[in-house]
Amino acid sequence: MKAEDVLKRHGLKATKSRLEVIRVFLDSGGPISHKEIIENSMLRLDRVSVYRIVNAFLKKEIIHNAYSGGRNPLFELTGRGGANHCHPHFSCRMCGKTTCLDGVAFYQKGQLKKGYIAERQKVLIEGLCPKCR
Amino acid sequence: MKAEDVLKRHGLKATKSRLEVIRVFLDSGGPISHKEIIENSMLRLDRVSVYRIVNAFLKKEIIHNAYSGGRNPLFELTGRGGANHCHPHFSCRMCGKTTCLDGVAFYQKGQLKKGYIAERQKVLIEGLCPKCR
DNA sequence: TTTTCAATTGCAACAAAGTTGCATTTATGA
DNA sequence: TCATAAATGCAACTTTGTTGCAATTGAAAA
Ligand SMILES: [Mn+2]
Ligand SMILES: [Mn+2]
Ligand SMILES: [Zn+2]
Ligand SMILES: [Zn+2]
Repeated sequence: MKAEDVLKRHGLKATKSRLEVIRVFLDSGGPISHKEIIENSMLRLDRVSVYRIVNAFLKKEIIHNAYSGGRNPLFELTGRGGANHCHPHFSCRMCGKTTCLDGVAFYQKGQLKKGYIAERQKVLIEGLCPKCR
Repeated sequence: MKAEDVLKRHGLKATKSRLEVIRVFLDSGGPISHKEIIENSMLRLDRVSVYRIVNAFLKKEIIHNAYSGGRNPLFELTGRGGANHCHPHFSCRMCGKTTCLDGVAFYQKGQLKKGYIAERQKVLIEGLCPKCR
């Protein structure tokens, strides 16, 4: 499906900026930060607009927070290549790079105390990537 | 073991500020932020000093980042009540409160690509707490 | 196509979070 | 007690994120 249609289907205007942000996401090999969106964009995007675009996309679940474990949030397209919002990530403690992992780590019901409702889980494996080992 | 000895064993001076930060951690029911350390302290702690104390404790692994999923990092004592740095947490999407979960979630070796070395994992369950459901 | 108008953007100003340099204070061991 | 390295507090700064508002623009109606 075309990016323009994705936006329209969510009631968002298909602006140049938004289409470019989606292009940057599609182009990226993993979760990216606000700053990386700006740096990898061909358009000159205002910082504030990027924050607003990211927030709009989050609300519609076009993207989701990948929970990097680092100081800045990382985002990725939801549903891309089977990427739901519950897949695990790997973060290298040397180079700081975060990548997607295949498969689904499962939540164990037995661990939750009574009264709590689990809706989703975030799993992060920390360690060393092939380059840094 | 006394807090003073813990500090000295790591080669850190047992200052009033550091002992107070440890007291705040022991007093807390779960992972806490920089701001919460300051707010729950009986002493008047400078913001900068708290950042430096937290960083020193992190380096010595006296505390660790609990991977809250929220915008600010949360920290907790390492090894407290069997709390190693690999236990899962629960975060309520309504009230934002983060609590520790019992048990250990397992990392599945099969998911890691060749060349990657896993050292630890962070697991966060998101949902609703008993108060907010 | 042209007009219209709410949605979106960019800018300025602000707020919150985190860092750095340096002078002063303090814990520790001699 | 004294000397000294480590730690603290303060000021200034950077980075990250938010808000108000005027100008622009996409989309739908005329
Ligand atoms: Mn991913
Ligand atoms: Mn915990
Ligand atoms: Zn690496
Ligand atoms: Zn709650």
